[in-house]
Amino acid sequence: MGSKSTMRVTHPVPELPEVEVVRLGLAPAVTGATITGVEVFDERSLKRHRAATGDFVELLTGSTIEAAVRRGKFLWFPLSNGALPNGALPNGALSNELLPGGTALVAHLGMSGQVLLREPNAGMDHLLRIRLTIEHPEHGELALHFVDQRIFGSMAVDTLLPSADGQVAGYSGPAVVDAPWARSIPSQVAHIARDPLDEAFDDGLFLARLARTRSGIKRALLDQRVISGIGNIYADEALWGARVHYEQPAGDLSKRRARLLLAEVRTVLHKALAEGGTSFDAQYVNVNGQSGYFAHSLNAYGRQGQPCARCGREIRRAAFMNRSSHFCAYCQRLRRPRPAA
DNA sequence: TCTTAAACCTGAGAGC
DNA sequence: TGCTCTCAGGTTTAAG
Repeated sequence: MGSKSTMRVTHPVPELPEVEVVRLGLAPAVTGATITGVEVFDERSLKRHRAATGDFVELLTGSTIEAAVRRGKFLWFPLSNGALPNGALPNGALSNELLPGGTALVAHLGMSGQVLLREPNAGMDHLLRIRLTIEHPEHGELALHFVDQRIFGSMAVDTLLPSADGQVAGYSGPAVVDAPWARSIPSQVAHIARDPLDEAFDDGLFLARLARTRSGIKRALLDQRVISGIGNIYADEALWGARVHYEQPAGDLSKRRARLLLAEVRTVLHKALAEGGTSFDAQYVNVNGQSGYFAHSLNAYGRQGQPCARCGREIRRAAFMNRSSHFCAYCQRLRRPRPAA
């Protein structure tokens, strides 16, 4: 079994850099486009869509996409001028534009989701779950294919709420921060913390949250209510970079080391973003079906049995939260907290 | 309130 | 060749 697991090709999941690459690829093609057709091939990909909001297909058909927005690993597309089920909205309004916060198409890629831009008459992609046909004023007709092997991802139409801090809710590019939807967030994303690349991310708030957390630091990094956008790969990479053991109680980290770790998180995410995300195979690709290159830059994740790039000792893999942690047992040692002065 | 574990889910690779 | 087993992990929910 051990040899089996080390021989196996791992499948990276979409984390912040991969989702941002998808958002960047989609934004020019979908912004200003009208949804002319919606086909749902697997209802399980609508598991986050609440029936009370209305019928998924009817809510989307005829709507115009205002932008592509991201917070952490969540993507959403604010909508206007929606065609409404039976011509009515819950509050009796005549269009989505008249709803207080409006609505948005929310997408989460889960572990294996992809959003692919296709020609309108392209054939069915393998594992295609949802297909949107859009009409863009400049680019003409296009198709968005939501492909997902394990169906941990989903799409949903959700209502927009004002962001809790009144700031711009997510990243949608530098030029559209004053749009009506900019300070609104889908209700199902509202509990997700800002990601560390977000200008409104509050370092002090994050460090204070870590200081009062008793659980291990990796568990805290993976908790999207504490900091969003980090998954198993980049948690392992940032912890390796900061020389912190994954089970180190978060509250035991010194302020200095916690700041170092946050800086390392940002470094890893920026670098991965610059390299187009992490791909080992076709499980993660951009909207054109192309792979990223960050897998070549990994220092810990997936490198069990190989020498640590820093000290030369063997990278280890350990079971952690129904997944794996990859670390250098020499560089990343569990540290006892300093006794209180 | 905080922490932890379980459930969801399925294609693909390895072993026989 | 074909069957069986194992593996990957983000999010939500329930339980402690």
